[in-house]
Amino acid sequence: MSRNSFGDIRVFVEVARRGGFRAAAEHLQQAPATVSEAIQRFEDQLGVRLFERSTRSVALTPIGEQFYARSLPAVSDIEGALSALDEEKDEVSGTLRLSAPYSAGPFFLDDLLARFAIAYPSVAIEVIYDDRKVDLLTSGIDAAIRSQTLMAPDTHAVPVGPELKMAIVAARGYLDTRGTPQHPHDVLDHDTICYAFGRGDRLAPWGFTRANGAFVVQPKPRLIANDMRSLLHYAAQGLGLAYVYAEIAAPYIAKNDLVEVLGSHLAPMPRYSLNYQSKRHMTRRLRAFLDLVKNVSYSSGTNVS
Amino acid sequence: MSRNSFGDIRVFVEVARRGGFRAAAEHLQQAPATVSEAIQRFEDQLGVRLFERSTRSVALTPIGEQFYARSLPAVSDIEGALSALDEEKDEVSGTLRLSAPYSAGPFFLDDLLARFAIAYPSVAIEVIYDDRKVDLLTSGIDAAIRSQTLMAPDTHAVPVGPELKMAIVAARGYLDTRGTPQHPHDVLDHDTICYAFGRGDRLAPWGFTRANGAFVVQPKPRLIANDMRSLLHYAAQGLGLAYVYAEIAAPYIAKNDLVEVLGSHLAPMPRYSLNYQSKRHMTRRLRAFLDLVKNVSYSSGTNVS
DNA sequence: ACTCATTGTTCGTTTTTCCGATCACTGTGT
DNA sequence: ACACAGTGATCGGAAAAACGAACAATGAGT
Repeated sequence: MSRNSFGDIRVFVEVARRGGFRAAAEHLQQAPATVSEAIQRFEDQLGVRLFERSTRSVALTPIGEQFYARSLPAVSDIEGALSALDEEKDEVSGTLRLSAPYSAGPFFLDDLLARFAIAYPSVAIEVIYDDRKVDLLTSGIDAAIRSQTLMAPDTHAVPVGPELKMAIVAARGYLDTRGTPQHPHDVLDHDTICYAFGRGDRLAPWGFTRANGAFVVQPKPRLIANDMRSLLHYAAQGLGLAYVYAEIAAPYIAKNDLVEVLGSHLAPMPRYSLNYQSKRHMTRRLRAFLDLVKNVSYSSGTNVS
Repeated sequence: MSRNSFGDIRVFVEVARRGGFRAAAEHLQQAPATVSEAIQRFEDQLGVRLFERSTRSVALTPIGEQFYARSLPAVSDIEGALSALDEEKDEVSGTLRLSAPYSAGPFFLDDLLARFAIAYPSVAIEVIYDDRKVDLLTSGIDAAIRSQTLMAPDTHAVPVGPELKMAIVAARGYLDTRGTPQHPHDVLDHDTICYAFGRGDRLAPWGFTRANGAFVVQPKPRLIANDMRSLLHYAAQGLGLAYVYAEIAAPYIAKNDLVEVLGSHLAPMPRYSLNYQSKRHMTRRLRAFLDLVKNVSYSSGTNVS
């Protein structure tokens, strides 16, 4: 296929539709010479005459008639798709206002909002990082991300953010020396390697589950880092227990470089809730964001560094 | 709309379909840089991001998903139309062999065959000008144009060539001097202005009709020309009776520059018959020619010069 | 018959697109 | 942790397309 068959087909259809080169050129906002030359190149490349023409008129050949009949609906559909795109683009604009906990940003929300911003260049985004309760009715906030679903009138929630399994791992040598923890609180008696958010001012708590619910334990760490691969490295060197994403620990475990402990006691990282009011007339930007949230797939092994 | 939106849509659909720029480029037989730059220009022009991409992967944005869903069927249809065109072009080939009377060529057949040749560049055309009876079964002729329908087994006929009304006209002054002819044979007693085919070696007979059929009269002309407008000019100068197409005489009659005589006696120019055998497996080229013949409209005021 | 407005076409110049080579980045495999 | 294969992007030069101006031809109107 030549450089621009699709463009040529559009020109062809317009000439056939309007019965002349100059009328088509006007509609296409091109020079008449451009249309004439484009059709000539197209016919040469196809090895077929689509139009017969004299110095004052133009008509489709029989084969041109057939091609026109097949092309016109498709060209019309593409024109419709372009119009719909234009309408969609124009209507998704304004400012999207979100409230979210501090931890959500580096965890997944920054990436999510970057994707939304790319997809909808006409939308401005405001994120207020705040852990307090928010009243969606009066606050001017479009949606609030929290660890829990908000219980408020007309408020709906959808899960947002990745779901991650966690693991506690240690080197075999370390366990031989210090013993294997049997219960969650045992970790307090061990050297621990913890993940630190940002510049180390906030530590990730270790989440566990038991019959009557979930709870967290916050060990005093021997080592911290804001990159889970570093945590794995330290653990493999026998420096303690590390609380990390199960997915990135898996290769080490498979190689017996690390051993998982307390596996059945660990709670998966809970997904956040995106809480919003289900108004009759929801803004296009909020609806677009909800669509993105519902359909997004988080890349496996999300990097929270 | 930009210079090449349709071409860009085709590129866009291919990238989405194949999940990457390089794979799409390979299919489109373009350079990866070409695809990358085309998508960037397209997104800039639309004011919309269709893809999000990192240095190693690419995915549709939500708005890109919608646009893709709408565009893909249309792009597929256009690809199908192009394929069908290619097949049609390739299958209409070989040699079309016609037999026709001498008079048909300059009258309409030359123009008709020129249009067919333009529409189907891969078909060779052989015309044998011959007035004799032809046997379509044994002669190797695809179709025979004759004044009459051939009565032969499995032979069909369709009308071909324009249908034209004729008129005999003269200046009022001429008629005042020489009298108005009352019967067709009276024209033999008049100065006549006749149409000559080609270089004047063949004259057009004057056709009449009466109760028991049609007949022709061939006057000895005082003036001849191979352009009917010349014939009209001479008649208007009072030089005799002219036998011409009614359509081009009409303006002169309307202005009383010329007067029509023997109007009710004139036979319309009969349409020719295109005779062909209705075989089970008709060649594509013959079928294409029949399609052209059936659908062609002859330009009004056909110039037989 | 003649004039004129309008058509499609041509061609030299300008503008835009395509491409090869290279780069920066990333995910996979070891 | 590191090397490497493969990705999308960049950029200067080459190639192709678009255009303005002018031309030849034609049909309508007088």
